[in-house]
Amino acid sequence: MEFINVSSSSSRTELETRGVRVHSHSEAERRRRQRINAHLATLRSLLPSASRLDKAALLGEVVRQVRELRVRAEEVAVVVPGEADEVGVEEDEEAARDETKTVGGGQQGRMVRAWVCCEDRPGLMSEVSRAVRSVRARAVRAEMVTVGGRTRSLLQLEVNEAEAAAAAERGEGHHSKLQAALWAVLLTNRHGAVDNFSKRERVSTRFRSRT
Amino acid sequence: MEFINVSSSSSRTELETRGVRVHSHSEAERRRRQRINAHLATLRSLLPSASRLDKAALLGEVVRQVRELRVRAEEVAVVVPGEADEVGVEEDEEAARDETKTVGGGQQGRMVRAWVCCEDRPGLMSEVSRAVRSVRARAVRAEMVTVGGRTRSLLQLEVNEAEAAAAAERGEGHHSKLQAALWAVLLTNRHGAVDNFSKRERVSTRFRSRT
DNA sequence: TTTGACACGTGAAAC
DNA sequence: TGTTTCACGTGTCAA
Repeated sequence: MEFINVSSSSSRTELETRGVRVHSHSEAERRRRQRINAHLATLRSLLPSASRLDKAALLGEVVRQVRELRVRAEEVAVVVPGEADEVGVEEDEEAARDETKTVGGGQQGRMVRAWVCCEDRPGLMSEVSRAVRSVRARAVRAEMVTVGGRTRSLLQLEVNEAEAAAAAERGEGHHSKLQAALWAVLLTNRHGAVDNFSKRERVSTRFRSRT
Repeated sequence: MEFINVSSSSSRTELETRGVRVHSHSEAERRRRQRINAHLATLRSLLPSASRLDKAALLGEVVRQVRELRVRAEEVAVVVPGEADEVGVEEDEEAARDETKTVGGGQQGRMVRAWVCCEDRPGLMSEVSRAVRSVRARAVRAEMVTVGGRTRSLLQLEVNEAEAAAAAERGEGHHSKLQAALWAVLLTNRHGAVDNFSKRERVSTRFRSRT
């Protein structure tokens, strides 16, 4: 099937110039299309499940996968120790409510959630434990994750109400003392026993890649 | 710019019929386009970084994200305890090689990698430890991950060479005895202290969603 | 035959 | 301005 260009409204007088321009235009569009399709092909190869699928269906599958991977990675980021050293302290309203509800009064003190993320080392937990005791807090629950030499510890603490009030009167925040104590743990012996742990790190990497 | 169809090879005689066909065709194509573009828009909204981007560039970004999330999820799947109970034992050639290389002989026994994935419970590790000792093995290294009440333990063990040989003579595999002992740990007290742990699981979920 | 998917060239609009 | 991106209608091939 052929077409004849009948349009006479062209403001361009020289036919050759126009011919070149049109050619360039169509070619540019062609390049654009092939860029898009290249990425589409990459996605096809990336999703083994969605090979030999409609272009639209492929994109739908991509959407599905991105959503799924996104939530999974999000859950993980929360739970797995990261590369950066980190200390956090915040009140745990929900746990405090549960506690007061089950027992009846506010006598047990405020509930606090604290976490530490750093390089693992022998004795780390006892140091953290000492830091907790140093602010007259008691660990109600603890959760630890250690991966490849990095540790994240999550502590649910009950702090002495009187102690917290006294700290508040002295102008200190409820949590700043605990936070400082935990930072002190992190900054202590940061380069201690490095040899042991560099070796452990290697082994751990092996584990990860082969299991 | 307009076109006149000069081709006379059309087998269609009735112009009206052809007209509706053409119209239906273009409309179908339009629907197809809008299906694709809808998914593209979804991807745009899904990737906050790639808003207001070229269509091709958007797809490029999608490819990048999928690759990144894919490897992250893969790493995670290896390391985070899954929902299914699991026991594994296999020889660790690399560790064995390192060990023999650093010390010089094969006198330390074979290196074995064992792992257990199950519901966490008090005393679990000592039971695992007892299982390890029951096959005359010694834990050289251990890595634990506990998330939301599920635990995965990874043990690098040194098994007594003589013991392994004796087991082999009795027709037992090197690892089957250890594997059985670990399964026994998993199957013991499976429903013990459930109340404590259902509560713990709830708290853990809270942690995960709010930290 | 019809229906759907794809690539193409083009006009228009966005800088 | 011209370069680039997008939507559109169309031809074509395949089921």
